[in-house]
Amino acid sequence: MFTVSIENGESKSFDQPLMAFDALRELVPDQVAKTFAVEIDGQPADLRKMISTDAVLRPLTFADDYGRHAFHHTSSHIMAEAVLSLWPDAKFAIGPAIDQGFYYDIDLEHKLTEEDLAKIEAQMKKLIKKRERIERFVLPRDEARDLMAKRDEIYKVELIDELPADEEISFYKQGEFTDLCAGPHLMNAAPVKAVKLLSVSGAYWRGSEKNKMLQRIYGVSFPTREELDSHLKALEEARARDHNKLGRQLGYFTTTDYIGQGLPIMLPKGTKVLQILERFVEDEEERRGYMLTKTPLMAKSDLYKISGHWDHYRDGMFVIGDADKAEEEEVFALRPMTCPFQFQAYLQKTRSYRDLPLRYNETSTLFRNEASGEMHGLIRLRQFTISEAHLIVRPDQIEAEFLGALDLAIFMLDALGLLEDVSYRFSTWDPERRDKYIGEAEEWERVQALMQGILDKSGIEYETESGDAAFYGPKLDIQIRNVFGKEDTIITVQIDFQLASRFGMTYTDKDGERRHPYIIHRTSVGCYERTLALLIEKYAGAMPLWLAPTQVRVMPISEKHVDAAYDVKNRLQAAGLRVEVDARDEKIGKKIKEGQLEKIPYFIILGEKEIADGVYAVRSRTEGDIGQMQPEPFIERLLDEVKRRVK
RNA sequence: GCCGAAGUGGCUCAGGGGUAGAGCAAUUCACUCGUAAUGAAUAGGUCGUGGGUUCAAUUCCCACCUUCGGCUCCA
Repeated sequence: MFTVSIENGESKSFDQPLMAFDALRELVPDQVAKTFAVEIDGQPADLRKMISTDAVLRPLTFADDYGRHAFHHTSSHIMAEAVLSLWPDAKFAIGPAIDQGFYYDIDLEHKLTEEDLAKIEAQMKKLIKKRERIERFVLPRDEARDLMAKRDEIYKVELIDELPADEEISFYKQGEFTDLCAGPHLMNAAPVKAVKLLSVSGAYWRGSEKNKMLQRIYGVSFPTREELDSHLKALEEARARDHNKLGRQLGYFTTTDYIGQGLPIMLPKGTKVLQILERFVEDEEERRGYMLTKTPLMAKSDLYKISGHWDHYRDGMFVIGDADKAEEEEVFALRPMTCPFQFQAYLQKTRSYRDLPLRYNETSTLFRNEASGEMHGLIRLRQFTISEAHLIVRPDQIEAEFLGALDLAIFMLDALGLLEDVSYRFSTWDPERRDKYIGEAEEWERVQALMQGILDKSGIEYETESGDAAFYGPKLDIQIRNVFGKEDTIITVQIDFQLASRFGMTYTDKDGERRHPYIIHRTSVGCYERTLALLIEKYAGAMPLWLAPTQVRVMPISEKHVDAAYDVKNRLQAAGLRVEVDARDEKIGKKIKEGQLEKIPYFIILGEKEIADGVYAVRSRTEGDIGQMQPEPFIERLLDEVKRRVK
């Protein structure tokens, strides 16, 4: 005899073990249709989980991560079943639920097209209508292997072979389709009322470019048609904010076939925003004790050999000349990072422990030879400029300086309005891939433990990602999602315990001993181009006043008012505002329409009345016509808005 | 680099084996205008580049370049 209860609700006693699902049917019959998984004593579980002792249950719905996960996972299986029924030679690799939906990687002779997606969707609908029960069963390893081998599911066999010995090997079966799968799943697919397959693309088996490329189908699914429609609408709206479209439309940047991939031409508007950002960053860093350097954009291979870039990063570098001849003759390479250059500044004289910490910053243009399929708008480039710095510190200063760098990063994100969109990732090394890193294992472990201690102290919530460290040390990466939900690093703070000794960087300690300093590599807004892209998407092109390339546009009503318009421009410009005049021979309605589309924050409409009274008719891009204002209060208002960096 | 899609005037897009079309933008003229598009006229394209097939290619085929969605990689 045991008692099963619902969190804050009914309870009931049972004397036979039963599935969580059956217990829920007894306890909350009206909710089971919307229950996709369950939490048992706080542990998320499949609805088929057997209960045989006292337990507290919480039904999980589409609103819960785990419930949604089960829902998407089942959607993925239904898609696989549909593909198998249409193309019986299909072999299945992995098909997980993801944040926004699900995908399945499939090995299939037939090349899937957009039209095929509609066909698969239609087939899925048919399969869902059957309301077939999804059965879970467990097999011993050899039987599991046989079952998949018999069906020629070579990828599943490989997966089984690599499962840990103590792992339970479970399958889920619906209709003719049986899949190796850890679950969770719905009891049947009926709740999957709305499905949309979004795209088909290539994906390497196990994510390695050495393996075969499979076809990946991405899809989304929802319990109701309405939710799907609003999701698709949101996607549509996201597309309209895409910096790569909007940024070009608004004249921030462009590209040309003649220059090459990943090499954008920043137009005056984009350049203005970059300049504002750079000045803002440099000024703030100066306030925080940084010293600006300006170092060369290229160097002989000798430098990179010391730093380790030649051995660990050469594929990512643009080498000028024949890299293979670097032993006999001078070979140059464009810099992919600034570190070794700023180290040369440090090495220029003998340093005392009293000199540390030294904080070198640089608005630093870098070159990285990204693979040709990698470039994307202003997010991934071959030439870009970052707010880079290297803090040369004593061991006793690491914590304070690391936290200082983090504080600066958070200050910048907050100023730009991006703070709420980021997450933190502690990127550690992968001890299995020693060749990717320099240095000794125990040093890595020691420094990582040190960094983890600092992170825990900092109060930020972070996730740990193994294998993402730099070749010289662990990193804190501040991640941000773009308008399509794709994650990129915006800021990074790294602890380097390797390069100082490689470069012979030392300081004389109190006791007269020469010691190697630690180096903190960090950015404060990260890459400027990427930051611009994220700002365009965040604000849908309508930059906050302090960042707007043009802050005010003066619009004379007719030709007669043009001279007065230029007088207004001069006055505002003298006050420090960025102003332009729309002197075209057009109607005011047209000037306003175009100004609004260009997302200019303020307009001054200037006609007879305003000129006679010496006032401005002010229009804001958000509030519309806000009436007449005296020049002084108007200027005050804008300068205050700039000063406070109103978002 | 790999898988897939695409490239037609400055921009957005239509067309399609027989010498290319719209809207916006540009230029000129008229209007001198009051809070999201005034009207008319003119000009502008070796249909991404290079090969091939064909009597004929912007259209079909191949290669390359560029862009987009993914994979791998990363700021």
